[in-house]
Amino acid sequence: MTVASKTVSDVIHSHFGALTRAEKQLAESLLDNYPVSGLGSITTIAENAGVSTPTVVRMVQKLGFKGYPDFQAHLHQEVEATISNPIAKHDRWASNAPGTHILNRFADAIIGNLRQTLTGVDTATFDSVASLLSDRKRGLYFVGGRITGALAEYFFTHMQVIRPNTTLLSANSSGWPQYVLNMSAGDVLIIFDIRRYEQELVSLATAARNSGAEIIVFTDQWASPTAKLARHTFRVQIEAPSAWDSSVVTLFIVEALIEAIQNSTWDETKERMKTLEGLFEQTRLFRKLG
Amino acid sequence: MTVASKTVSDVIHSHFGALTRAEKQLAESLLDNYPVSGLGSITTIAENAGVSTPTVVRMVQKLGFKGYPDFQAHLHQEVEATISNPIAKHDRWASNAPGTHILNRFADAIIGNLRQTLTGVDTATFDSVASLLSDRKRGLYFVGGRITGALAEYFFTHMQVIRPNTTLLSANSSGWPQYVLNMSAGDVLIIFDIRRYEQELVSLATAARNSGAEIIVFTDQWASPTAKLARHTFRVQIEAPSAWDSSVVTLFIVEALIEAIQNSTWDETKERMKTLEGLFEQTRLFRKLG
DNA sequence: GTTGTCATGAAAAGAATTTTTCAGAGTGCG
DNA sequence: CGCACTCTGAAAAATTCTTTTCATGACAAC
Repeated sequence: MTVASKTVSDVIHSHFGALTRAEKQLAESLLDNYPVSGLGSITTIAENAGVSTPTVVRMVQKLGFKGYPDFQAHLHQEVEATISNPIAKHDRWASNAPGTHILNRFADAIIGNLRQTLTGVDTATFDSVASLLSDRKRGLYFVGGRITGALAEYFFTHMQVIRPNTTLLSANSSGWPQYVLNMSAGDVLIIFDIRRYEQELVSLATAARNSGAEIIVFTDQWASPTAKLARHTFRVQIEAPSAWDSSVVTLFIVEALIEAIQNSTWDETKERMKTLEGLFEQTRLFRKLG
Repeated sequence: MTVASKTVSDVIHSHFGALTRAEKQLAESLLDNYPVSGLGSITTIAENAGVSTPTVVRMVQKLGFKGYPDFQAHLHQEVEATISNPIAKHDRWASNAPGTHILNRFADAIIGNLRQTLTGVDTATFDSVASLLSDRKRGLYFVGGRITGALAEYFFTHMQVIRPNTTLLSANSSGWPQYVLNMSAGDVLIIFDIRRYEQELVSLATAARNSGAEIIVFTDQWASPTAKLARHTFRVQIEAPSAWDSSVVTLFIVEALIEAIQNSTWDETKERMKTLEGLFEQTRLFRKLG
């Protein structure tokens, strides 16, 4: 079939001479702003071209398509080909590693996760969260699940250096009520929860909200139930060629946030880091003396 | 109207938490290969997502559109905008955010780190480490510094599920000698140490080696002093557009190792995971009864 | 002037799509 | 365990789209 390899645009051009007045008018309209102009219904494009719908049907059949739906299907394929990323395949990573080695398969997956996650993250959300966590009047509370606890700890460790008034909730949920007791309105609870979601976190989030705390959730593409209670949610792609989920992209977001927060309050942070350096030095001396 | 300025993708993301299971499934399907996946009829996209057409209608209305045709009209506009603007399609992940936004600068840096690290990592080294850590006769000890402690914990948490005989060293170095006391020849000490290197880790590594332990080090491109004592070393690129170093690529290597190890002993691991599931279930029951 | 051919669109018929209704399945909660 | 609730898709109803039919008008040939 002639249509198979050629683009719709090509087909129109090659048949242009054989078209009647109204059909030429329609063809012009289609080629103008091609291929988007052909996305609508037959009624729409007929109106846009100032012709009747039977003219459209007659023309697409004359061009070799089975009918208007067939014509449109071809157009959709072309749009897809135009849009879908030309950078589809990146060059191989480790030159000395076979393409099937776990390192390379993992790298493929992670890059894909990163790309998909970033298209999904709203920069406005990111900026809001950054400024929320920069506000030193708000207390910060970090909590994670069995696996994600390490991420919560990582985030906490950095924030503890950058600003005061930060708390890491213990892994054991039995101690959580006491933390909630101390939360004031405006405090922020940062929750890490990826599948399989932990039921206790929902209770914690509910209680925290009742205390007037804002909630920020890092979760996966399927969204933890705690996300429904959250002010802001980061949905991260976590799938890897592994029996385990990947936390790499989540850590990426965390690190970017750390930088954004630190940057917005650099003057104060600088002082704190200096002081901290001094404290480390003293500790070392204590040990030597002791 | 809220929909006016935001993209359909944004709208989906911002409503994602409020979506039900089938709707999330549909949203995923739409966002996958967005926006082309939404060009067809309601029947088509419902089939592709594996949901019913009423679900599609309900979701688009929930998103704030008047109906499916309205939803699709917005999508068409976006396709048009994407196609007629060649810069927009250049890099999809950047299209959502200005090129200078911290998220994009971070992404660039991380991809660069990943590429550089992978060209530097020998797959033979990787495989040796994986088989070393798969050996259940060897005890495993994990330790990290102030910042990298979270990475050590992350690695440990996974390995603890996969195999017995794993230990996480406390953050406090004063307890370390007792761990060394328990090490036997052939045990493996996994050290995370990136700048600024912690002096105590060298003492620990030396003592461990004297006990006949093998040492594996995760460090940065400048190499921690403990690397000299190590059997295998992973030198990871850690530079980010930040005042802090990035642990993303280190975590990447850790996760790839976890998968490699788990894979090599899958039969045994499977049993352990089943048992673990059962234990979790019991814990839940205990709580309910208690 | 008549006749035949062709192009065109109005309108009807036919075929789909979209929306609504409704009942069953599942879930949470007391 | 039972109740209330929400979610979900099958099926019907409503709507819109696509195709066909057909009448009209333009134009060329005789």
